[in-house]
Amino acid sequence: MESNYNHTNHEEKIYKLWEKHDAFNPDTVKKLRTVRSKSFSIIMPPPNANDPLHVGHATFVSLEDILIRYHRMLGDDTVWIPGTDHAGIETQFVFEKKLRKDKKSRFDYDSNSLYKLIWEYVQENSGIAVDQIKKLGASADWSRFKFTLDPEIVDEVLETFTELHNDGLIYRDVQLVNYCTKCGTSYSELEVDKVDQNVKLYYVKYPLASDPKTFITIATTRPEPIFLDTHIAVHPKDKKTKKLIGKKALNPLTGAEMEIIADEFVEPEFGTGIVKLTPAHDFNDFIVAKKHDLPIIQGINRQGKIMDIGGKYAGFTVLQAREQVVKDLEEKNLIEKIETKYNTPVDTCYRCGRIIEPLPLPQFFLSVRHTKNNLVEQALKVVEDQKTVILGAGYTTVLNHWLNNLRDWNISRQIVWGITIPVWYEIDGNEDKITAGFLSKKKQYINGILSELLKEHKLEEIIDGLQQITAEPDVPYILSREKPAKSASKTTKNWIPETDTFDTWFSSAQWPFVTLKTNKKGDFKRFYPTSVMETGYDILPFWVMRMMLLGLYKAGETPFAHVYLHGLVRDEKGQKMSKSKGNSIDPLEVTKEFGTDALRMALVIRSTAGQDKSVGNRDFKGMKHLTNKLWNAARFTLMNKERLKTEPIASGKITYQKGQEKHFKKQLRENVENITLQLDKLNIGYSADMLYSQFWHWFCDVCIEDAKNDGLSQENLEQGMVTFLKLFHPYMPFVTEAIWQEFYKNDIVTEPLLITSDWPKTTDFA
RNA sequence: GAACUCGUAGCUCAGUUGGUUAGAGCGCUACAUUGACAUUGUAGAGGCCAGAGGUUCGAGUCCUCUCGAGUUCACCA
Repeated sequence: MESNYNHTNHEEKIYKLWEKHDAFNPDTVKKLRTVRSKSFSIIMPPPNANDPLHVGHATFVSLEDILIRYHRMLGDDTVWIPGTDHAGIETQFVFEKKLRKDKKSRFDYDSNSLYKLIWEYVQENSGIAVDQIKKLGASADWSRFKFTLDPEIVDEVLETFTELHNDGLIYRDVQLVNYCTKCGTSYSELEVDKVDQNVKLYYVKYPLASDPKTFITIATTRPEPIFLDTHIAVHPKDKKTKKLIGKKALNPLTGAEMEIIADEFVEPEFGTGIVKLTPAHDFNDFIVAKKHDLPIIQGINRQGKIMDIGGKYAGFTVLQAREQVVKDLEEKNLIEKIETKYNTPVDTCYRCGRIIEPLPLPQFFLSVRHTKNNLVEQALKVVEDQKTVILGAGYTTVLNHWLNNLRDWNISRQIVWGITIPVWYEIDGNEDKITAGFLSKKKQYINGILSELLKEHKLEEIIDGLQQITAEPDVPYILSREKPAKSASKTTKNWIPETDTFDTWFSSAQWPFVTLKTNKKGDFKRFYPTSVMETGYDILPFWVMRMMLLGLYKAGETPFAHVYLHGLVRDEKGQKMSKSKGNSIDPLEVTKEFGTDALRMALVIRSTAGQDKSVGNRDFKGMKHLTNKLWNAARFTLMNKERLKTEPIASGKITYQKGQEKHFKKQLRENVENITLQLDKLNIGYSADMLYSQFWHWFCDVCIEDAKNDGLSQENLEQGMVTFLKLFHPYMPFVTEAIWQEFYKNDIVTEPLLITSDWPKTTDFA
């Protein structure tokens, strides 16, 4: 053995050795060692297919690989299923950026062509993530690899959609949705960031209809859609405004009469205690409008511009319109005052930072509290009954909070990169209720109501060049992936397909069961529910919670017994890593310089679930020293063996005693017990810490020193070293396996591979 | 406004159901060393475990409050 461990000489070779033996595949492992029927399974959180890895990926790979390797060695039927995610909005966003560089936009393509382009783009990069995960030592079963857009996965996802729809849990309705006019899609509540901003609060005077010289004043941050407003609200019990209820005021822009109604949502203390209602563009107003059956009139379109209904303001952007409206009101002397330092959280797009425009859109929603199948209730129960245990400081409470406040999930996205919602709308008789945008044969973008479009264009031409359609909620549709057969309906012969795709999370939420169902026969029964879901705490509501909802729906059982939430990786000073700060760590650079084992151990040692962890070069360096320490302890074991051949124990110098052996074995056993216990409890960081100090400060500093003076027998030395190799293997797989191969050559061990060897048992130290 | 988390050595963090002199890595000081390893060893300095109460035979660990830091959710026209 070389006197120092050089990771570059070993890592690739060792990974190939494991792959040669197919040691990651549970079906092969059964042939390599004894395996019990008890299973252990982890579904890998699929990284974006086209993204290079960051240090967060290295964290999850390390933690999950530790558990997987440990359980494989225990003899559990162990599988780790890898995959990648198409990451709808993220990927399309990146791709559109690329298009812009070429001076193009998504509107230059019909949906199908754009989808194909993105597909090719993702294919180009799809190998990167996988290669990098392998470099990190992941012992995942690559023969079971899945991509979220694999045909068999898509089949399953669509099947779930159909079932949900048939059970009434999916419905189509016009709701106010969070719409980003720049990204051109709606979002769920989770994709919206609240950002504190200083905005202006305008106090607008409304004349009373009965006495136009008397005014009531209403405070608003959004004067621009006033022309749409038909109603005003006050709190029913507010003494100041009670007398207004039932009276009428005049719209300061249009002069139309507006009824004043009462609703408890009004906060008497805020502003003047009087609110104008703009149901089509404000979430609260929308709810109130539904309750009181008020008209919901849209005045802002998906481009963020005022629609024709806005008369003189038509075509203005929201901000332009605001300016103009305020100017007009000022001219009429209807602005009482403008408060300029009003600080309020504004909804912004998590992706581009634009202000979110609430728009009424017909969308598909998943009912999370359906009377016949209340998914939220089931999820809460699973947590309460500890069928799913959340590890990570306080996150059980957080999850419960999310569940208790969850709204129906908007699963429609107006983007191309994803799974198209399998719906076709009936055309005949509904031509006026469907709008479509498409690229004509002459590659011109044409947009309008279908009845008009069909006068100039054939339906085939429209469908061929289709970019987006919107059908009113009462347009009948059927679920179908392909164009429905003519016999599918009595009322129509012509169909037009939905262009919206599913929220990426809708397919990710099904990941545990779709990966198992579409893999080898019996996998679902064998590995579901999975043992541990390991992921970052930041995607608890996005992913973990939703996997529980759909897992419970589809499989009737929680998808995972434990959720291990890891924290963020921070830099040496404990600061968040970011590209702009330039303090982010490229895991592959670390791997090159210090070795994969060092990276893994540094990320894991003394980490705690749910708690952020700060790492830097000082940690990588320290852990690189550990790999060398292991290597050299092993080297000593071999050299000592040689020494004893020429320098027999019978030299008379022996201080070795029976009592010492007993003590040694007892300590070794205790180490095994402690580390095993901590691993079983998923205290991974603590177990790593214990292992480190026991190995370095007990085994190396005490036992090896004893062995030098013949105070410890070679037999015990070897047993100790072999035991520590096994204990270390999940954490630092490369150096331990490399040493194991040396030991195998030198007849210290008999099993050819460490990865499939037996975890130490208490009975080994009798 | 609410919830959650954290406050332990110079820095970054562990501390398993409360149990003897509180630990690690990095840093620091002194010394050692040609035979596993300088990617080392030995010894050492450095902590009223944020503060105040309480429970207990016993509290870094459990409870209450205060102060400080962070994260998230909700804040409404």
